[in-house]
Amino acid sequence: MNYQELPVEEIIADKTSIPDIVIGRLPVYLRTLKLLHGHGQEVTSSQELGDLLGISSAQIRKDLSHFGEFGKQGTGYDIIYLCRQLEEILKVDGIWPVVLVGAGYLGHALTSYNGFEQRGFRIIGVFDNDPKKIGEDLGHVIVQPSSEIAEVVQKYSCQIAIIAAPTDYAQEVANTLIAAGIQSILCYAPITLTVPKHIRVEYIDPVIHFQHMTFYLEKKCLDE
Amino acid sequence: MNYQELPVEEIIADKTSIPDIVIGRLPVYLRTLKLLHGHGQEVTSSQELGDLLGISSAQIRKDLSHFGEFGKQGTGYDIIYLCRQLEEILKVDGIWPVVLVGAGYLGHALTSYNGFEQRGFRIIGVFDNDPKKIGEDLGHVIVQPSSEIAEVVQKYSCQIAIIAAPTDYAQEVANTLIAAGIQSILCYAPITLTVPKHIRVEYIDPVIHFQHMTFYLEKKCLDE
DNA sequence: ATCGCTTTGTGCTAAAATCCACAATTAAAT
DNA sequence: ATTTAATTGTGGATTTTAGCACAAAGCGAT
Repeated sequence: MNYQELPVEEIIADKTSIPDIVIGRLPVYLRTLKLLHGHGQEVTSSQELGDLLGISSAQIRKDLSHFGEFGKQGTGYDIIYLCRQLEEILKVDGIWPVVLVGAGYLGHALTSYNGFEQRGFRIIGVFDNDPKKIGEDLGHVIVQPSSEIAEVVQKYSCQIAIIAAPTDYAQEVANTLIAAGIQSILCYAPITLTVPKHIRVEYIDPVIHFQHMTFYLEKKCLDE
Repeated sequence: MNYQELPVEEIIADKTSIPDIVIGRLPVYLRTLKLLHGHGQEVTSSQELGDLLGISSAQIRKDLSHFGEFGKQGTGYDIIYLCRQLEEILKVDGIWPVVLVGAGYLGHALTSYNGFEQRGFRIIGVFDNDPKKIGEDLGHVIVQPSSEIAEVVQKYSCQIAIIAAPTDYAQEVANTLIAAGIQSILCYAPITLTVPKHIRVEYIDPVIHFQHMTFYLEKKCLDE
């Protein structure tokens, strides 16, 4: 087999052979490269990228080496070329449909955010169970009842969902999404979901970050 | 020195001797313990906790062992007692004041979120530069101009800030916050901030999670 | 009192992640 | 053409993290 002629996704023989922690850094590299590109810069180095990100240049080079040789000795990396390669590796050279469950303040914020599309994602459906919210127009989508999740997920072959529902409903929502065919969930509810092991769940909970920070702070609270 | 008589924070001889990754898991343990407590459960085990979180029981025991012996052989852990201990270790047994910069959709969602207080945090000031937003009443706080950040931070001895401002202003906002005395920043802008090394920054960017997920998905995008 | 089951805390082993350091290569300057 | 400086990709050492497995201890049943 001639690897040179295959697209990046075919070169990666075995996804599981690449550490997940490496995959997790690639989006950060991509984000930073796009920022540099936006500033008009055309070339960068592992050293510069590392300085910007607070990590070692060796780590960046080794991470990239899992996927190919993208740089040029003495010069560094062509930003546009490396962006394209990373986008292909991460499969974000297209637009992925995403469904969102929960049309509260957070759901509104997510729906209004206009930074998704340029990075590969579009919210194509918003669902809620509250009759007061159903029918509400959020710009380019209208809130639908949760009972229609399966239909929309299947219509768009959607694999990604966001849970922005109250904690008490999060597990139930996850079950519904998984039954509908969703493969990956980004969960904003402060709870660890129980899911089959082929389903990937990532979590966003600001309080987890705060509580991590306070360990290192000198204690000075209110109320005491 | 008799360690038995000292509060937890004094027992931890050297914060840097405990891996940061361990500290990062404690808030997740705490969150889960509180969930079990909410269900009326009084005792749990490292096994049960590990199953709920998808990690090994040994890891949980070893993590906790950095701080003391909180369990009882044959029985497990008293949930209330372990919660208290974790809260003390993480210093979230009081309320920390937090300032928020950015009163857009995200800022509104954060301000309206009522899950902060019971986990140790309170947004005591919201700032924005947009004259249209200044003066807006967000329930228990009113949007103030960014020029007042320093005054409020100092008045409350506030050490924690959230940046929910547009990407283009995030670095500038961070500089202002740090100059005002902020020690830890939770940044929602999709950018890596440049800060002095004694300042801790954590990031929340949903797209980073999405792009991490898509690596493992079968590619089926819109538009193609 | 003893047995059988459970669970902790931990010494040690294994695995994973990070980092050093250098040959090879490129580009620019002289 | 040669020198100098920069930068990559990577073998291998080092450091960090996770996991195994077991003695010690607690509890409940008989």
